Amino acid sequence: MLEDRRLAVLRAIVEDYVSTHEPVGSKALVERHSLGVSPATIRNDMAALEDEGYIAQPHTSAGRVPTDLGYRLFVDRLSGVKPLSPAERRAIHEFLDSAVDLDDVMIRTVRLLAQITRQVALVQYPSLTESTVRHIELISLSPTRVMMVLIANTGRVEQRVIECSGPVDESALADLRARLLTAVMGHPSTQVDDTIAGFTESCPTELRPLASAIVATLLEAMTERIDERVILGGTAHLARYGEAFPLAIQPVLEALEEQVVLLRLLGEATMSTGVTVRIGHENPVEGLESTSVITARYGRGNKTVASLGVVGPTHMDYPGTMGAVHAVAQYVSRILDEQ
Amino acid sequence: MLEDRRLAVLRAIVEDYVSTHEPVGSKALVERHSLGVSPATIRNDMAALEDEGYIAQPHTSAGRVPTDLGYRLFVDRLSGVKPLSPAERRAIHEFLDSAVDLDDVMIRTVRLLAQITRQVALVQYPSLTESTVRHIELISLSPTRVMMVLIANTGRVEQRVIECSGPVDESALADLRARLLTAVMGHPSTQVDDTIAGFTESCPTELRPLASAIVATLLEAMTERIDERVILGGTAHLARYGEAFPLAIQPVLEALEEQVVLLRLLGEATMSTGVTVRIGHENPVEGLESTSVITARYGRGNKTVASLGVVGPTHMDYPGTMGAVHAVAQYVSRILDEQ
DNA sequence: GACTGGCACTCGCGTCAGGTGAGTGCCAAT
DNA sequence: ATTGGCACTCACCTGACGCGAGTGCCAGTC
Repeated sequence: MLEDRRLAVLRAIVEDYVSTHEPVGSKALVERHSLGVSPATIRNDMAALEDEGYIAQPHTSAGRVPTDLGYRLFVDRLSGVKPLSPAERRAIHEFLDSAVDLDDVMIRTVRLLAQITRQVALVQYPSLTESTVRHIELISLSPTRVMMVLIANTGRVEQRVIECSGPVDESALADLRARLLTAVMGHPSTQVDDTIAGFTESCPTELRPLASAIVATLLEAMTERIDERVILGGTAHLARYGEAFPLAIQPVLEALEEQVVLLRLLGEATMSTGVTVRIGHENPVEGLESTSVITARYGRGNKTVASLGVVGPTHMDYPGTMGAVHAVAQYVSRILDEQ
Repeated sequence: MLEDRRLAVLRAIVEDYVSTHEPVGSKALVERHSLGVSPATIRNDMAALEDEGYIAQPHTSAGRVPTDLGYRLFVDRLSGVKPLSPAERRAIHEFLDSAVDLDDVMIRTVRLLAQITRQVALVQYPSLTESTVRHIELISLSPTRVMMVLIANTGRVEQRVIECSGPVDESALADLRARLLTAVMGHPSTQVDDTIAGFTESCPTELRPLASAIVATLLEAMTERIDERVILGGTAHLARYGEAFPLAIQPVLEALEEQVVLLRLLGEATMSTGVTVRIGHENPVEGLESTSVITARYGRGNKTVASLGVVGPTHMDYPGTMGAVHAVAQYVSRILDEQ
C-alpha cells in the first residue's frame, strides 16, 4: 500500500517531468494527478524516494527530478510499451513499402524512426556475417585487375578490387567463378571460412595464384567487414534540447559520428526479445552520459540480423519511444522477409 | 590611395573578426595592424564602408562586423587561396591513399575535409550520368526475380531487382547479359538512352518481355538516379558556434539532412575552375542564410564528376578553407584517376 | 583637402540589492 | 500514517547604477 503509492508518485514525477521538462513539486503533483493525499504526505514519500536514489533536486528549494535509477525503475516496473496509433502504423507501412532496394529501406527506416520519435535514429545494415551468400561475381576490369562483387541474401552488396600478379583471361575467370559459386553459394557467411578451406588446392595449377588471391579477398570481406555500417538521421532533434538543457550537444554529435560508437550502442543490446533500454550512465559510451538509447533487433525470419534504435535525452517519453522502435523493427523485419 | 586604405581596413576588419569573433573597433584596428594612421581616420573610412554596405554595427556603441557583401569583396579582391602546409598535404596524401574502395574514398574524404577545415564537410559521390558503364551483371535470385548490378568506371555500383512476369532460365539470362554488354559497355551513361534504343527489338521474340523490363530498369537507374548521394561529416563542429552565436544550429542541421538541399548546395556551383564560395544569403537554401558554402569540383581526368565542399559560419577563415577544399578536391581527383 | 586630437554621447554589459514565490523539512496534532 | 502549519532556503526577476568601449562630429594642423 505504502510502497504502491510511492511508486505511483515516482511514476507521476517521471511523467510530469517528461512532459514539462521542469522539476516537479509536491503541490503540482497532487493537483495534476488524483493521488488522494495531501502535499505533505507526498513530500514524505519524495524524501524516501530521494533517499533511495530514485529522484534528486537540482537546488535545495526546487522540485524533484528523476535520476537515471528512477527512470530505470519506471521503465522496468511502471510503464508498458505504448502501441502506436493505427494512423502511425499505416504511415510506417506505406512509407516502408515503397522502398526499392536495401539502401532505400535503410534510409527510409532511419528517417521514419527519427520522425515519429522526434529523436536521433540509428539503423544498422543487415550484418554480412549473419547472412548467406547469394551470388559472387568476378568482373575483369583490366588485364590484371578483377572486381569481385559479393551479394548477400539480405540484398547487401560488397565490392572489392583484386590486383593480380599476371594477366587473367576471361575463360579462367569464368571457370573460377563457377567453382567459387558451387563452393560458397547459399552458405551462411559465418561458415565460408570452412567451406572454402582447400578451395585453392582444388583448382588446376595455373589458376591457383589468382584463386588464392580471390579467396584471401573474400575472407577479408567476410570477416574484416564485421565493420558493419550504421546510418543515422534526425540529428536536428538534438538541437531542440540544446538551448533549454545542459545536455551539451557537441560531445553527443561527436560520439554519433564514430561508427565504432554507433556499433557499440546498437551491438551491446541484450539478446532478450523486445526492446532494450539503456539509460544515462548505463551507456557504455563517453559523451552520452545524459542520453538514453532505446534499441530493438530486427531480422529475417526468426534470425536476428541487426539492430536499430534511437538516442535521446534521458527525460524522454519511454513508453511511446519504445513502442515506436518496436513497431519499426517489426516492419523492417517483415520487409526483409518479403524480399 | 584612399581607396586602397579603405580596402585595407575592410581586410583588417574581416581578419580580426574572423579570429576574435567580436565586433572590431577603430582603436583595436590600428593597434593590431600597422595602418600608419590614427583611429579617427579609420573611423571615417569605416563610416564610408558602412555607407557602401560592406560592414555594419550590431549596436550603436559597438565595433563593426563585416556584412555578407563585405565578405564577398574580401573573397573576390582581398584574399588569395592559402596553400596548405606540407604537413597537411602529406596527411591528406597518406590518409586518402590507404582507401580500399570507392565508399572508403568518400568516407575518408569527408572526414578529412571536416577535420582540416574544422567545419561541416560535404562530399558528393561521383555522378553516374557523367561516367561510363563498365559492367552490367544479371543475377537470378529466384525463378521470377532478377537482380541487375550496374558498375560504373568510377567504381560506383547500383543494384536493382526486377520482377519478371514469368520464370526466366539461366541461358536466357546469359544471352541477354551478353547482348546488353555489347550494347552499352564503355558508353557514357548519358548516351545510354540512345545506344539502347531498339535493343528490345533486336532480341529474339521470347526474350523481349524480360529485355524490355531490364531496359526500363536500366534507364530508370541511369536517369532517375541523378538523385546522387551526398555524405556529410563533422556536424559536431556546428555545435562549437552554437553557444556563442545566434547561428541557430537546428535549421542548419535540418537543412543538412535533406539530400536535395545538399545537392543544391553542391550542384549549383559555377562551372568556373577552382573554388566556388557562396556567402550567407547568397545561398539558395532556406535556413542557411548565416552560413557560407565553399565548394570545388573534382573529377576523373579533366572531366568534372562531382563536387565537394564545406559549410560553415559566414565568419570563417576563407583563404584557409578555400585552400583546403581545393587541395582535397585535387587529391580526390588524383585518386580516382589512378583507379 | 586629408588627417588628427579632443570631446560629448550612446548603449551594451556586468554587478548588486531587494523582492517574490515555489518548494522544502520539520513538528505537533489528529 | 496522515495532515496542516510554519519557518526557511534559494533561484529568479527586476531595476538601478557605473563602467568602458566605441562612435560621430568638429575644430585645428600640415
